[in-house]
Amino acid sequence: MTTTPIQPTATVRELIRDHYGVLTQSERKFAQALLDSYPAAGLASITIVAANAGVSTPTVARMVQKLGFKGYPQFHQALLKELEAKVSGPTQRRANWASEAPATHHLNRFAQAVTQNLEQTFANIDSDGFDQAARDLADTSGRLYVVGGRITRALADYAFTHFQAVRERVTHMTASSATWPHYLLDMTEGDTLLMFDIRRYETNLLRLAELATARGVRVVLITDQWVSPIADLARHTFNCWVEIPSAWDSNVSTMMLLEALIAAAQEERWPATRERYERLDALFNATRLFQK
Amino acid sequence: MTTTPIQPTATVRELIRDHYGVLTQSERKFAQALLDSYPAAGLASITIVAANAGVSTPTVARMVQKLGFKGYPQFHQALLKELEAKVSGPTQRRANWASEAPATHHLNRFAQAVTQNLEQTFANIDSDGFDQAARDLADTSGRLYVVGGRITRALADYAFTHFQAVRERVTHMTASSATWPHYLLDMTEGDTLLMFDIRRYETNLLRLAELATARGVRVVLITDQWVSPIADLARHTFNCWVEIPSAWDSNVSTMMLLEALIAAAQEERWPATRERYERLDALFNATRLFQK
DNA sequence: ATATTTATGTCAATATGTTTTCAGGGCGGA
DNA sequence: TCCGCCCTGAAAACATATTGACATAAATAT
Repeated sequence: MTTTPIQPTATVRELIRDHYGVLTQSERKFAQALLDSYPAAGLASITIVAANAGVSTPTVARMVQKLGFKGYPQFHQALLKELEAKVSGPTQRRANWASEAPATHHLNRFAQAVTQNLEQTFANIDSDGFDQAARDLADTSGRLYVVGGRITRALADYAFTHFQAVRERVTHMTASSATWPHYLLDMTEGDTLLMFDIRRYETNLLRLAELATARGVRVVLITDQWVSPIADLARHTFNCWVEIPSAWDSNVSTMMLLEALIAAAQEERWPATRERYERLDALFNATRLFQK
Repeated sequence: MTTTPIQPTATVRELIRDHYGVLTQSERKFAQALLDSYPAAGLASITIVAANAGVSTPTVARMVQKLGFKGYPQFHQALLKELEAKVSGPTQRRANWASEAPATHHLNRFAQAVTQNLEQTFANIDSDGFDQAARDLADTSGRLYVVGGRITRALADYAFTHFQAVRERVTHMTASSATWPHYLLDMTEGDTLLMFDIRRYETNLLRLAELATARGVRVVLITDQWVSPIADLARHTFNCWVEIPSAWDSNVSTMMLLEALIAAAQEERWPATRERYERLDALFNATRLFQK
């Protein structure tokens, strides 16, 4: 009997090596097959795994017990855990930011939540869709309208300020929905509407999206992880993870996505934008002279 | 109406995103749970996985069929394949943001810059100063004024919206400096002024800071890594790292810091804030009734 | 307010996966 | 060559996972 006090952290690979001496011929055959394409060869059901290695199921079952597992399911789990750890490795390292604040400080919990949100948000961006959306936002053959909700109004404003520097023909639709019909009146096919809709989703915005798409306007939607109903109408939808330990939702990830889109749109029409920036700068300098 | 010809290479994550519209409420619940700890939350048996997400097994089964899998086992397999591919794929993906975007894609460079900015910003926060600033911002014995510059106006607006929910006596000083004297008129000792000043620093804001501090107002300054001249006058200064690969500065870290401050201020006066939130909510519901 | 549709969970059946039992067979030793 | 041990896989027994049918609950429209 093998009284092998294996550390709980031992990998299956190590377990096999340590127990290789007590394995029988066909058990070794399976062990080799597993090590050959590790850990893929151990991830399916015992039946399949055994067949692939050219041995019988009882052989596998007996072997994993020799390795110290109660049964095949436990062995299977162990392999999965290893695989997972391998993938999630670097992420966890970054979770603890370098700061003198104690780990329990509000700031740390906050930072961790924000990091997660950014990761999730980023992982859910479809890069092709992103590129297309950037192209739509940069397309000056049509107008660009920007609109936000109660909270996201500020983001829409930010978007407006920057897009105005990137391109001409940009309009910020103010939050007061009473004035929206005026804008709608002039919307035509080829125009783009950048919308922000974070929960709690606003009926006004949905109506606006309906009317705009009916007029052939392309909608680019920035929403949260629970997805605004506008998504059904939008040409491009981006989901931002927004949960933080507080009574309201974070817009850090929203901001990141927005800035990424602005940056991409800027790149899209670089020579023109560069010229705009220079002219804008000159104008600011002129204004500054007045103030002095 | 799911005639969605998904490429065979689509990840489960993408499948979820693409089919999110047709998912029901509890299916979404499971989808979120899966995305939350992806792909770990999908690797066990359907029974366990469903229980962890707080839904029934048929819900999960129905969902994976909506995603285009024949049954749960196929879904399970697909997740495994992904995980495997990730491990065996390009060794040590440096960027380690889990995204399908190629490493050279704009998005990846952007994400990396933002991450660095957040780290730097966070590392430079003095947690005691942070706590004090939060207390100042939450102190309702004086008024709270918020002001920003040309670009940061949007952030000031965001701050205003949230602080208004947290406490009473908040004022957003609009960007037009012509109106500032009116506000200055009423500022007294014990008031707090939250200022945003990112390069290029605005002379207007410096003048405002001078006049305000002369009246005994506490200034909380949010600036960039190169530090606005207002810092000399401010009681608390926070530096945000803002450089990204673009012609302008990023405000993602600024946003994070701002939100952290709001969250801390909220905590500072929790019972009162909670009551405010509830009243605000009730008011919104009342408004919503009008719209229907 | 009521009817209809849709979504959800409980339960049962079916299928699949896992373990145990057991008989045949290879191999070394006498 | 024969005996006995242990290895091995077939197949049965068992456990668990998966799916489908149905009833109830929720949402929506009338």
